[in-house]
Amino acid sequence: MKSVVPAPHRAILRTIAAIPRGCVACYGEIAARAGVPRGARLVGRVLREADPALDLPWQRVLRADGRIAFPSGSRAHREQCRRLRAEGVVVVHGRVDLARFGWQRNLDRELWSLPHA
DNA sequence: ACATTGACTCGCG
DNA sequence: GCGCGAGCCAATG
Repeated sequence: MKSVVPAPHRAILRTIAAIPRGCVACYGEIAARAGVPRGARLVGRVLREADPALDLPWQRVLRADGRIAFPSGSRAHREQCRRLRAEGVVVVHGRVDLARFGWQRNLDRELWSLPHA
């Protein structure tokens, strides 16, 4: 029987699992790398429904501006901060400097703004 | 088939 | 910095 899990979903899980320790990646970046252009929201959905037993490095996934996706003050926000710092990532006011800790830093821009001026 | 909802992103004010 | 609107796409009701 064929897998009940769609291919893009699996590709996204693999990509997240591949983010190096001490690095972070934004949702759109992960989607692009997984072969799902404009799939940022899908990445969020996949993470939310992912089986905790997979031990995904979910803390390494941030918004495009380097901020943690969860509302500051929330339980999840604090937990993500804690996990990131535990692996050496500097978090200031719920934010990470992508220029320093970003995984793919630039690929993003090429894929999202096509008209390209 | 239509409307709403999100761990999203971008541009503008 | 913050809020809004628009575009985006799969899941849900």
